[in-house]
Formats: sequence, C-alpha cells, structure tokens
Amino acid sequence: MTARRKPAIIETGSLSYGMLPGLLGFHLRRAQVSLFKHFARTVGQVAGITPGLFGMLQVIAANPGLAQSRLAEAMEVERSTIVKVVDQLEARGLIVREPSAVDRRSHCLELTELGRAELARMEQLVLAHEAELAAKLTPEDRQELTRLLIQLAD
Amino acid sequence: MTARRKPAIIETGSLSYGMLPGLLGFHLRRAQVSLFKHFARTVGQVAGITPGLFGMLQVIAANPGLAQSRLAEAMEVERSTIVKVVDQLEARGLIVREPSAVDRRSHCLELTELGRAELARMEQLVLAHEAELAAKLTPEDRQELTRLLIQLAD
DNA sequence: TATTGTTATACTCTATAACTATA
DNA sequence: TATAGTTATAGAGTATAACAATA
Repeated sequence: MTARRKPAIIETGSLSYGMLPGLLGFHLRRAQVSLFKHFARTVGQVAGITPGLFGMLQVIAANPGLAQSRLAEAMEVERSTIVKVVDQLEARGLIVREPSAVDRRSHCLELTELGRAELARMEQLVLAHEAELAAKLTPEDRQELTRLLIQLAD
Repeated sequence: MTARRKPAIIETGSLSYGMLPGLLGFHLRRAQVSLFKHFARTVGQVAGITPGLFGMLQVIAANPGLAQSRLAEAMEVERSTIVKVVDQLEARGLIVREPSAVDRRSHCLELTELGRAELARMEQLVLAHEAELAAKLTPEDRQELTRLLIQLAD
C-alpha cells in the first residue's frame, strides 16, 4: 500500500456514512437486505417460506435421499442446526425422514407429494421475484453481476 | 413407499443445488458469507469488532452529535435495537452519550479520544481487508460490481 | 475411534409493545 | 399528541458440547 487515500463520502440527507460507501461489504449488505425484503413481500407472504428454507428444499429436491449431515455440509451450517429446519419442513408435510437402507444412523431426506407440489408453486413465485429484480439491470449486467459475485466468493 | 428408489447415489462433492445457481440472491448470499468470514479473520479477531459495529462507529464518527434515533434510521433498525449497541460501545469506552443542549429527551453520540484512536486502527485493518478482497477482481471489475450492487439495491 | 442425529444451552440480531420523560 | 430513550420479551438463526446408537 502507498499513501492513504481519502475515503469516498456520500451524503444521504444531512447524514454521512463515512468510509462505508467505499467498501464492497457495505453495498453487498444493502443489496442483500433489499433483495430479502423483496423476497419476503413476493414469495414469503404468499408461500410462507424464507430464502433459507427455500434453499434447503431446493437441495433436498435436487438430491433425493440426501442425509442430514450432507445437507448441513451443502448449506455450510452445523449438523445440529439442520435438525430444527428438517423438523419444520417435516411438520409442514413437505419432506419426510426415511431410514437409510445402508446405514442405520442415517436419515434420508425426501420430498413428499405435497412437498413437490408446494415447491413447484414456490419456484414460480421465486422466478417472478427474480424477474422483477433482474428488471433493474440489463441482461448483460445481470450476467456480469453473477460472474463478479462468484469471483468474489471464490 | 417401497416402489420409490434413489435415482442416484449422492457422493460428497457431486451435489446439485437445483435452481439456486440461477438466482442472484444465492450468489449475493455466498459472496456476503465469504466476505464476512474474511472480515472476522482479518479485522474481527484483531480489533474485536463486527461489520455491524464498525458501521455504527463510522456513522457516529462521520456525524458528531448524532441522536440515537437518527442512528437507528441511518442503519435501518428500530430505536430499541440501537440501545444495546450503544451500551456496548460506551462500555468499551469508544463513545459517550452526551445530553443534548436543545432537547432533554435526546442523547448525542460522540466518539471518545480512545474511540477515535481505536477507529483509526480499525480503519487500517478494514482497508487491508478490502484490498485483499479487491485483489480477486480487476480494478474495473470492482468498480463495476459496486455500480451493479447499488443499482440492484435501488 | 469416528460418525449421525439429537438435545440442551447460549449468544447475536432483530422486532413489538409498553413505559418515562420530555416536547 | 407525538417523540426519544429505555426495558422486557420473544423469535429467528447460529454455534458448542455432550449423548446414544451405529459404523
């Protein structure tokens, strides 16, 4: 690093955010909060689901017979954290825990018929939500944003 | 139940994320988690601060005499949520609540000398953290990413 | 010994509602 | 009536540690 640069400052009303507008994390968080609020309005209120739960359902649906520990690894959370999530989804009748045929410690997660139907409905809502978001960008910019986010996440 | 068989054995690593990779929110969240972990390692562990607390300090530093309610508005959280944050920062000797000269209901937030020194140290760590992140992108791509995130957040 | 699912516990972040002291 | 700060409380979301059953 060379000389200290003066941080960028933006004004919102009479209020300054200091050096925050010069940080990627600041804009990442703002975009995320905005997107989550939009998701809550357009998908959450209609289908009673959060981005996190929808993600879990997607991974379960895309990997039939997935063990809870594998799901935890995929979502990058602890095994113990998954338990209550699976409890919730099972209580709503969307998934079932099936005993594994090869390992009696394991529970294989599967979507129920209701789960498949509800997920299909959720997917339509999510696609509509995504389309509304994407409308803020050109198709090229949306592609570019995805590429840059993947690059940043490693 | 007996008729349903697993279509494929799921091995570690060969896991599908379904439609998630087609969603901006998925990539936004992954980038955010990656960035927060990097922040925790490079800034948090050294200076004992989180992105949220650092943001609060930045806004307080950039707006001397800010009332708690204005800070709450700036951070887009409830007044009641701010109380414990201010308690924490005050307990660490980084800020003080000063009685307002014009409104006896109001507390004006100010950095202490220690707060100014600590914040300057944090800022150096944050800039180093930012530089490491930015190294994953070309300077043009970093600029472009910021632009696209602002556009997405409205 | 190691792993799977589970429980108990705790900590963070956030919100709502009610209270007090002012305005 | 409305606002500023506070308190009490609750609900997600997450983590750690310990446990029984099984590998």
